Amino acid sequence: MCGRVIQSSSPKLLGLGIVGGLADHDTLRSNVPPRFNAAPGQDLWVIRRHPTTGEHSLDLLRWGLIPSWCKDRPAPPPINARAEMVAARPMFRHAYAKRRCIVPVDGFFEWGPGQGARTRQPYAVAMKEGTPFGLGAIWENWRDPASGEWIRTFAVITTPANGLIAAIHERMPLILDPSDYGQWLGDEPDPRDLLRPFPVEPMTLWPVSLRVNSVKNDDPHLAEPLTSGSAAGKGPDEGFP
DNA sequence: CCAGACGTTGTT
DNA sequence: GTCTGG
DNA sequence: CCAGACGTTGTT
DNA sequence: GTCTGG
Repeated sequence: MCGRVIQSSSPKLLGLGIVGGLADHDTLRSNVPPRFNAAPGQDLWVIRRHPTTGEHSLDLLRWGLIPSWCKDRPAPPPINARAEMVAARPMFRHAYAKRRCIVPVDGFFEWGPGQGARTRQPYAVAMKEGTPFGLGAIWENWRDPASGEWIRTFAVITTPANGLIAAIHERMPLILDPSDYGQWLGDEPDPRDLLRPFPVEPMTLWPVSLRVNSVKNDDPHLAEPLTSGSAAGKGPDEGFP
């Protein structure tokens, strides 16, 4: 599954590096700090395509999907939607048909078994080259009856784990091939060809400190292995550029 | 018909 | 155990 | 996803 | 909104 992500690159790189043709509006310059350990319930950068103009936009949406028909805020809202079911479930299918989006990330975290019987060990997952990549997601617009405020939310689609991640976990987020970004954001109502695990070869994974367990500790050290050369001397990071 | 759920994950 | 907050 | 709280009363 | 269970 996917319950924590890294968005440490600049919004401009996250947007333009992932998909071209972004609308050059204020969100690209807004002063949002990098996120090294972003959690559900928080506002993250999401790329969407305007249905009529075709312009791409990069905006902050809240992680945790609230369907528009919800009377009250669900607790907790779904943060993931299974690729095998997203086109069929009443809760997801309209968003899947009409409101697909991309979450641009530098990496994400998965938890595997730890040393103790009931312990878990976090791992960071990223591209070997350290480049940002895009997660397939769906989004919704919801009006909070308490405040009258419109809230935009999203959920990350999950697939079975590929060979790399299967060693620690059964599921992984849907990672889109860059050549498929256009189709994913486009008008094709059911791009189910894209709902498959990403190939192992460009990816890498390494155990990280338990510091990652605390979302308050959203510190740059967690991203150091993503920067070329900085993994030296970090022990289990051997093999990472 | 109305009422109530609508999701995923991990763990036991 | 279960819910909330990040 | 994990971490941390989980409560009431009366008084300012 | 739409589906399921009673």
